[in-house]
Amino acid sequence: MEPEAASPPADRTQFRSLDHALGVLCALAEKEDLGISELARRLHLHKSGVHRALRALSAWRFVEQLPNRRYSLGLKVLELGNIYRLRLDLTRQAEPILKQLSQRTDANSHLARLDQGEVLDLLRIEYPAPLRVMRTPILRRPAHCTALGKALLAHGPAEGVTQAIAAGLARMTPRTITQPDRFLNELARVRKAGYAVDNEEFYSGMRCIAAPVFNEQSDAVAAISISALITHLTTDRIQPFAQMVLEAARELSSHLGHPA
Amino acid sequence: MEPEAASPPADRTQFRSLDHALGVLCALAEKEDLGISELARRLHLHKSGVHRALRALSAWRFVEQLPNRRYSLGLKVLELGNIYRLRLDLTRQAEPILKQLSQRTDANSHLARLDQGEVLDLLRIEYPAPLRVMRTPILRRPAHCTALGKALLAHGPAEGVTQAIAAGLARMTPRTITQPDRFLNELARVRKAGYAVDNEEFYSGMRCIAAPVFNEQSDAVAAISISALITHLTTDRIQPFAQMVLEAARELSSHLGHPA
DNA sequence: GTTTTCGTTCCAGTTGACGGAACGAACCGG
DNA sequence: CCGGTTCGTTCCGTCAACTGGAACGAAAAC
Repeated sequence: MEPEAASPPADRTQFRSLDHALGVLCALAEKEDLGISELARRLHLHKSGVHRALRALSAWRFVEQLPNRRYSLGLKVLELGNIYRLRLDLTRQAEPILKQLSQRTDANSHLARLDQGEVLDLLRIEYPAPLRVMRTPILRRPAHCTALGKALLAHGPAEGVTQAIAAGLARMTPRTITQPDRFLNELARVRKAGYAVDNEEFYSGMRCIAAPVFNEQSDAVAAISISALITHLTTDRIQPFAQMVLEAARELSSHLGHPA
Repeated sequence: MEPEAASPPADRTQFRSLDHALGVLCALAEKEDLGISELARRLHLHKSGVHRALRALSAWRFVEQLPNRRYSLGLKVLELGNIYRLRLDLTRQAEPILKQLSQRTDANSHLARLDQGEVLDLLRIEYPAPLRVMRTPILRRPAHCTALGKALLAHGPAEGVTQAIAAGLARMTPRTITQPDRFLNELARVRKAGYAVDNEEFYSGMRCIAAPVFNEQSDAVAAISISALITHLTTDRIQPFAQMVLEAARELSSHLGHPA
């Protein structure tokens, strides 16, 4: 009962060795502190090939070898990630806005966008305490059962919605919306209200509120959300908090040049 | 007069194709919005090889192709960087401390560590305004002429110092310390004071103050600094601000388990 | 309009990656 | 304390696949 395989995005790039190496790198992103044998098992590769890839990757510091002789992501990925983040206006402008939003609502806040049909966190503010639930934080989630995903799908191109439905609205909790027609109704409601709510649809006990962020061309390039336990983000707080999320999203949109 | 070449960390990893691809990725980190021909020129490779590497890299979303047909870093590097940062206690604990330090001193603050003889920013707080001087921010700097580097070298293993001197104390400004004996004296003074000052030794008009951060085993694993224009970080403010930097560094050290 | 430079594709030669097997070291359970 | 297993690492022959030309249309520069 092994965790099995990493992520073949679209096999056969006709560049085997590079595909293998990038697969190794992504596998180390999914789980840290992995040995060569386990990596080879997950990726269906051979130990020697994985070893050679890791040797090159560690020479460039994309991975580092722990004293356990096991491997983990290296400093280079942090360096490149920081460069990407600082180059992107979106994340730079978003940081103080998210910070304030977290302070006002006493909740975690996120900036995310769609990537390959999933919601990918670009920035996350942990508040009040950086409570560490798990060792490897979840930065990528399904779109159909998260406030962020619903906000983005509702205000994005229709093909994103059809893809999400085609991919199957996987049930995550008893409250996950899994019927296509109910999902379309939900998106219509999100579009009307301007914000989306996730009522324990992804993780039981957790509630989220999200609103889309628009760029100059009025594309929904990202979304802002807050997330908290239902004991804190109670039903009577949904309305006022949603207004704060909307306000934050509007402020960021205007920074990006969104007209009015 | 081309910018010329990227960064061969230690050629001949005996994995040519992977080395080329990683070189391409790092070149895109140094400068964004590069075309295939320019990449090939910088890395002394052939267009077709660079093209193939970019095809695989973009399939995995490590790079993305701009509408200009040029290439840039992709979302995947941000995702991996965020994973690395959230896994590392150091950066998680440091963020609120840096934030407070920036607020108290009205200056930018940094968390950095040594990587391959250079200072590499792990975290940076831009304060008060995220003033954008240049498009691609400098996250990697020489150790010998920065407060962070001197703090880390002074409290780290002696071999780091000899390496720095052997690499040549390159002159960056008129105030850069370039003589080995004077540099050793400076490090001794840093060790004695507990903090390091960079008086326009890296960038004219800029002053920095840094103090080391120790882990459980009392290794100087990182350093905290503030940086500002000399018009703001005036000579009479060095003493009080240094105390605040020291306090921040001590707080982070204790969070890491450093005894007393 | 002309010329250069770009990104992309194709192809043959040969380099260098693949995938076994083998080695010593670390780790396990007894 | 000591077999037995599993680990990370190295070596090597084979042949898949990467390299590095040349060639193409398209875009940009002159």
